[in-house]
Amino acid sequence: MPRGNGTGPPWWHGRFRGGGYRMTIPRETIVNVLSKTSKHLSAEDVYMAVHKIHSNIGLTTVYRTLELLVQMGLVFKFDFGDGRARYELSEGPKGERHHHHLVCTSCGRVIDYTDFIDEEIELLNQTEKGLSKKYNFNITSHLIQFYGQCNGCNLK
Amino acid sequence: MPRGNGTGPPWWHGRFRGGGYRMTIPRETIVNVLSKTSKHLSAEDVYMAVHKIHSNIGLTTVYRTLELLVQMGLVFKFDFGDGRARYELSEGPKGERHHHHLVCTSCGRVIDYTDFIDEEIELLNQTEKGLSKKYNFNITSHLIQFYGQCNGCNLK
DNA sequence: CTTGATAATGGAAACCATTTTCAATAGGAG
DNA sequence: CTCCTATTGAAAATGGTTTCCATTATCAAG
Ligand SMILES: [Mn+2]
Ligand SMILES: [Mn+2]
Ligand SMILES: [Zn+2]
Ligand SMILES: [Zn+2]
Repeated sequence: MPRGNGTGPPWWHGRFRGGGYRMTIPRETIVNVLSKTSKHLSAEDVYMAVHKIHSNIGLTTVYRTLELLVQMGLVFKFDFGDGRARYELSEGPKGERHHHHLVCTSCGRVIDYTDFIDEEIELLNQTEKGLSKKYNFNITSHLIQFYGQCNGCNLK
Repeated sequence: MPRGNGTGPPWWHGRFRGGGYRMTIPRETIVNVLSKTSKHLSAEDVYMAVHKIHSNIGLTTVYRTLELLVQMGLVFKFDFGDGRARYELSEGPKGERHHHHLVCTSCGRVIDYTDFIDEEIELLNQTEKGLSKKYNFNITSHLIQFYGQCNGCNLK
């Protein structure tokens, strides 16, 4: 029978099952950790958070699961230049959450932004179309990051 | 006396001396290697090319020099997702050669493009201005890469 | 609810690009 | 030409990520 409260299985279960993957405690826990933060976590970060919940989950599994999630398109993997990969849930139940980044080269802070994406999308589409034709290149995604000094690092 | 032929000291000598750095064989050789290619070389690539000319130059020095060149602004350092940094001369005697990249996720090919940069610059400036104000963020540079399948990987 | 095939896991070891160490070398000002 | 010290190169260390492989757990089938 369906549960009395409104708590059905998390929306991402279907994504795993649909892909032919098993639903496991580590996977469940890792996605949960990612879905509860807006930060850009490293594999180690995820491991530590996950470890508080199930101390037996290994770092290897965290790496494997994150890679799987990236493959599935559920997670974005970024390199902000600090020598370790950063991971972030790519979508919620509602859909994609594509965005770009401001990276502070002083303190390493990373700011998500979607504000100016409308104007950007304009040029992006134009550019992608032009480049596709010019180089006969099938564009599937893009990476846009701005570097500089953040609020806190500016004034001082 | 100045040399009889038109071969003065390479234009980048001044950049080193001006920065208070010594002009050495390894540095000379490394910049030469970079200036003779339009490819995106890894440290290992540079090392191998340099090794053919002066077999005594070490990989460590290649890393150190590339880092110095990046610091000096003479070289761009990129991450195309293959686990190693890629380097490329940022300017010639004439000036900057800033550009963006198309990265083939199938074969790893990287295409430079400057063609559509005019339209891009428009939005880029707009976006940078908007973001700067909105987040009080001092933008100094940006990274733009498009991913997809190249010419060769497309048709097949 | 069992069972069984096999997908998934976790600890340890391996990988591998990059960095650090440190004694030897060489650039270039004086 | 000399001397100070920036620079170099070999070897070892680092540190994030992968690989190995024996053990465990998922879940379709009965
Ligand atoms: Mn983000
Ligand atoms: Mn390039
Ligand atoms: Zn900052
Ligand atoms: Zn290709």
